[in-house]
Amino acid sequence: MTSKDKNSPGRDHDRGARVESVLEQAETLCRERGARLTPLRRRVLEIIWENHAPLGAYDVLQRMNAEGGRNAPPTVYRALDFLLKHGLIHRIESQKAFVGCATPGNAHKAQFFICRDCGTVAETHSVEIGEAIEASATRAGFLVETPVMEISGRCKECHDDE
Amino acid sequence: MTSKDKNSPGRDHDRGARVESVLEQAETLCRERGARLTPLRRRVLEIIWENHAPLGAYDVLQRMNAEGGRNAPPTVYRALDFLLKHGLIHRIESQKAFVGCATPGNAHKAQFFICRDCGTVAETHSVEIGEAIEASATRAGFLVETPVMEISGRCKECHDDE
DNA sequence: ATAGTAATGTTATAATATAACAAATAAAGA
DNA sequence: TCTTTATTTGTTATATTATAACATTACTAT
Repeated sequence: MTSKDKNSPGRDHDRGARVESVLEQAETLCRERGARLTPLRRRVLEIIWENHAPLGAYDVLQRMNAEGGRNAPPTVYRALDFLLKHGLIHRIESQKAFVGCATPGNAHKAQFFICRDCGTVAETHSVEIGEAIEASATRAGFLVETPVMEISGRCKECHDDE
Repeated sequence: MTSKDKNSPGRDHDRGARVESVLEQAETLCRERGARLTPLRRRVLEIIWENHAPLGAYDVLQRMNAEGGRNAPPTVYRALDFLLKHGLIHRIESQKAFVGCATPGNAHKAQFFICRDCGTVAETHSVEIGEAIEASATRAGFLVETPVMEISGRCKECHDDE
């Protein structure tokens, strides 16, 4: 390792502020849609965004109950379902974990670049990838609905760190 | 529905023969590598190929024990691990299930087109998709290792069936 | 033959996820 | 406002997926 620890605040100094802005955006989005971002759901979204890497449902649960709560799994899963339905979070299938959506409100087909070292996920919306998938699909007469694109590897920082 | 039921033999009349050929290929491949395709592992591979759609680990277990076996989960998971390691099967992350590899022996980055209706999985190896991902990754300084590409939607047959 | 390695058997349990129903709370109409 | 209805949350139990740990068996190579 060179100068900074992986996962250190140095790599994401303004998380607090960013989380606040994300939550406000979520509030607005839900208000517009007549969806209720209740304190519970809001807290789950906050917990997910507070972490630099995807969080499992039971990790979320632990964090909720760390503050003295007595929540059970269904409570968390229901909140996660709500957030998924409204595109505020994504589920990373290959990790059984959840991550905040970088561009909520846009129905989009995203790719996730997941660093196997520091765990950080970068969300992209490459037209090129989308088109390549569509081309492949069309050739086979396949109708694309829900692409899961999760590219595991090493991010710039962790790769450079060698 | 028009003429044939989904999942009917009509759509895959020669599965028996195909499975046989796949198993022979697997035998050869393992022999070349000095890996042991034991009866148990061979049987798991066979069970997976016998099904038209991906099978969960416990589905495999059930089929093994249907014949009077008394196998426990670790037995199946170990066989699955072996088959994964040698590229004879793939794990479909979005379904927690396993499917036979269409081109065993080739270290390859594959895409899976999964029909949400009949469950059938088509494996492709699109250079175009691969390059699009590499391009995206390179732009971000990301080093691709293990892409998970699972495109859910509807296959030609099921889409036509409407 | 036998020592070493690999594979399988066995029991228990961890980790992830959902079903089902009860209670509380918010929203919408009288 | 009151009250009815729908939504959300609480709670208990359980389903589903996956692995740890250690014993036993069966191969492999001397």
